[in-house]
Amino acid sequence: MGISERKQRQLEQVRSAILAQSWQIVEDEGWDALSIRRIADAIEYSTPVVYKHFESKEAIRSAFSKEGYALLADRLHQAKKTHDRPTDQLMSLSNAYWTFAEEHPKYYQIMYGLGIPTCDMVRETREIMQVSTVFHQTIEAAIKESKQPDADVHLKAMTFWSILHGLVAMTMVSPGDPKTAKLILEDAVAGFIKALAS
Amino acid sequence: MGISERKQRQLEQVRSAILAQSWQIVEDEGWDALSIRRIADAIEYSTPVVYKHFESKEAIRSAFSKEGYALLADRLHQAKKTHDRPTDQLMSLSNAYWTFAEEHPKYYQIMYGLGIPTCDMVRETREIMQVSTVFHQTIEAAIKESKQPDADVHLKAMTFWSILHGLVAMTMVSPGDPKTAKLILEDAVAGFIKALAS
DNA sequence: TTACTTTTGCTGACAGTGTTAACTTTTATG
DNA sequence: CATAAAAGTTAACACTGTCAGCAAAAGTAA
Repeated sequence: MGISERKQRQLEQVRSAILAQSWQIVEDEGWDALSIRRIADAIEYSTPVVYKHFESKEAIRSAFSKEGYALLADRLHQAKKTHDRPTDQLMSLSNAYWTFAEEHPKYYQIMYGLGIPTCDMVRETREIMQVSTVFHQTIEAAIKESKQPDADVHLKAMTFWSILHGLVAMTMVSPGDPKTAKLILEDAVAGFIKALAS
Repeated sequence: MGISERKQRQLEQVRSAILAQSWQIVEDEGWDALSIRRIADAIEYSTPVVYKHFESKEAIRSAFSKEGYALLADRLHQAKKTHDRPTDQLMSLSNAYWTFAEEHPKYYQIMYGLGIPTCDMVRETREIMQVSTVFHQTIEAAIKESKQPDADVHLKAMTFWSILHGLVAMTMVSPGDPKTAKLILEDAVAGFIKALAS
């Protein structure tokens, strides 16, 4: 009796309208400009309708955070494919990471925005894991090929990730020349890879 | 006619009361809990009085950011003194940096909080520079003693800073075991120093 | 078709927020 | 003491997240 299917579809439509309009607001005016009332205005519904789909504003932010991690994971996977040697893959990963942050700063901002209650991040864990796994696997392979195969994978993976994030975050709070920023990134990653391989 | 001096003193008193009470609120309940009305309540004045001393809420945040950078710079200077060899100093600096972030997370959060309009940071530049300078000078000395004295100081200093910040930020958004976090830091910094010295 | 039920959506409110204009009280000076 | 200046207050504007309660529409059963 396809009637409830249609309802389901309409619900989905509203939900994705919320996300679409929210994203427009964020891209145009930044995260601070995003409010439930503005979303409601944009989708031409009243405010409580938004709460039918997202239990809070934080839930909307969380949804975008998940989206961001998924997108980043995808970019990383693609970047990894372009090379076979693990050390080259690491270089490629760092490039993709940087490019992602540069192209989607709004995503990066919620993904790593400080002040997020850590418990709320549980729902995003799946997507974060996808990113984490790419790093772990590549690092693991790199370690196996290196001259010190007993190095701690988790430790090295976190170090790698931290270096990447550190640079992205630094250039976001005090943006200088993007080219020098990328130079710094390459320098840091090269140093890391060298320390890993030798 | 010490009368205007007394007034000046009273003004200063209110100003520091604002800062003191604000800090209490932040330490107790986090940055989100800080509002002009709550500050006014705490200092037992009406809200516009707060605006006599700070032109906006952002100005109060900025003041704490400056304080944070000044405190960090102090800690870094003290840490540097404990060693003579530049490479040892770098290790000491990274330790001090980490300890600062661990002991004063509320400071670190405004200092590096994302989403801050970059123009508002101009007023904090002096204090940021003090931190930046410690890094630059130590790195410069380390480079001079190294086997590649033509390395770019600015680039290496930024790399160093980014590594430190990356790790602090990562453990703040997804806090794991602090001990492993510190291990990661030491691993990363050791790698950096090695790459620099060799 | 009518009566009933469920879903859907809206209005309006509560308790907050940053910020400021206009007013009152206090204080210092001629 | 009157007057001018400084200090401090109230009350408002335009917002915010969130939700209880009500009206309207849609689906179901007789």
